[in-house]
Amino acid sequence: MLRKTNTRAVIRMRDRAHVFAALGDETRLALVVKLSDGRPHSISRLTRGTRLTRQAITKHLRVLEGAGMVHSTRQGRESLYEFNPQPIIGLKEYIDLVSGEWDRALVRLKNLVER
Amino acid sequence: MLRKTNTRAVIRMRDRAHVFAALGDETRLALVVKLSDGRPHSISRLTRGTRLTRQAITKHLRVLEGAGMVHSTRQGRESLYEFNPQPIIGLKEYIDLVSGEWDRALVRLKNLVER
DNA sequence: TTGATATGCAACCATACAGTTGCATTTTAC
DNA sequence: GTAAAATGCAACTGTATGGTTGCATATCAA
Repeated sequence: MLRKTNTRAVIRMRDRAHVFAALGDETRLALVVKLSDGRPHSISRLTRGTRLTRQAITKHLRVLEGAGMVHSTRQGRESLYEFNPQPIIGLKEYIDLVSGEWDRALVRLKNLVER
Repeated sequence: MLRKTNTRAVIRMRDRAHVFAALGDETRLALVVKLSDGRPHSISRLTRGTRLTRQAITKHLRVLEGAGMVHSTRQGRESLYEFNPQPIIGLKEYIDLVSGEWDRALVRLKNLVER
């Protein structure tokens, strides 16, 4: 029973690390912002405005997909990627755990510093 | 002026990617949890209970330090690492931006699914 | 002062990652 | 039916990353 809980916690940790890692890249951060309008975007559309190759963007999208943050469906000749915020929202749990009591202290500090 | 704002946003993006990337590793996630008690820990202390080398842990700590999440000071023969939650808290901003309106929808969904 | 403890530095290795290029395949629209 | 558009697959490159080992150095305590 202790073992079970432990295992589950480890698994959750691994998933979290996976999601954090997927967000650990500027290009992907930008992609997520674009996708966060909730509408499906094709690869070429997501490539436009970037100075990267379509292939590079494709790879990034697959990383995001591997972390469960987007989901793709083929529609005719194009691949549509759609945003799934659940994994990101799941990170809040960790952040809260870790920032914990510091939160309030920091707010006070912020108020103090920012005039 | 548009340029200035833009540049600042990009810089912030880079920093965020940096912090996210630093959290994109199970070992470092665990280290941050340990350090989040707010007290300084030596390297060997942080290595205890791990199956990694002290050197590996040292490297991870330096990654965290590079992202501004910890800060080290030499105290006698040991290096003490202390937690700084600010960068992590800064991530909330991005998460909120990106999860945005989904939040409420998700809460409803959660209530629906979880009995 | 001498051994144990705590750390730092450097070299090395294997693998993962970001990105590109080239070519093939499928759709669409005219 | 043919050209343009959208994608997929594979191979290749350079660099970063996670980890180890070996050795040197500093500090503490008896």
